[in-house]
Amino acid sequence: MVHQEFRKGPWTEQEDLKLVSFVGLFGDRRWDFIAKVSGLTRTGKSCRLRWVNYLHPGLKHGKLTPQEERLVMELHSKWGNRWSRIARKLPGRTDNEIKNYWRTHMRKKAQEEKRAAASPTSSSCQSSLSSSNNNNNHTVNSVHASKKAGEESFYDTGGPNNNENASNGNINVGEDHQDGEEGYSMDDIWKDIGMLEENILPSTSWEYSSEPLWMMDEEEKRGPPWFRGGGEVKRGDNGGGEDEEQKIEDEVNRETEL
DNA sequence: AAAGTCGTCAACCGCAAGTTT
DNA sequence: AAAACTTGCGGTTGACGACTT
Repeated sequence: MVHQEFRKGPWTEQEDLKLVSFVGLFGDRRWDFIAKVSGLTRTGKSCRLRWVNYLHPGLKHGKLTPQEERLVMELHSKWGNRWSRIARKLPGRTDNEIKNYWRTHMRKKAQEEKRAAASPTSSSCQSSLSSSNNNNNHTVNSVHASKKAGEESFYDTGGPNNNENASNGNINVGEDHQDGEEGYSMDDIWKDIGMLEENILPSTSWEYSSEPLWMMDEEEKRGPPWFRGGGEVKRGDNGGGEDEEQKIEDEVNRETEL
């Protein structure tokens, strides 16, 4: 009955940390539950997305390599906009990433074609394959590539660490960001998590699938995913009654305070 | 130096599918 | 068999930095 207000917009480092540690605890399923017990005022959906697209270990960040680009072309011509399917064939890449890439790519291509049509002197027989070459040039040379793929920008979700160059401070959606906290790299985060896990992870070995997401093809065949990782939590039954949930929550609260 | 435009990426939304009860 | 719930997918949007004029 209590209508909870959910936060939207860019994630802060603190939220990321929290999410990562709770996924470490409970696995990368049951997102509503995780959202709830973690105290994140985010929807489960939002948590899942953040995890899948950004926090999952093994994700590659940065520009697609020429090989990957070619593969995307190929697979897209085969499967169309089945982004998640395509993504599974590209280790470390997410559907969102590929989707974004494709969109950019297509827009660029459309513009080029428009231009080509406008100026008939240029040959218009650019196949999609040859345009992939174009595109390689574009992406490889892209100034953005060096910047975005750079380690320091790896974490630039608009969080506090970017406040400096964000001339207008309105990115700062989070009221709870650490003031004066310097940019937190993912390395730092994972280090922290590692320490956290060493201390608080119960032996229940909840595994967030440290296997990359693109392994899901195989996982899918293995039956209901929430049986993976040794936990015997069933969907819809959050691992026990509310008592247990409360217990877990309490415990977690205690641990994360450390 | 300032303003405008472009490119990229993260995140949200709505819907569909799968699973459990 | 059906309702309820969770997860996953694809489309879309908004914000921000880089580049251009």
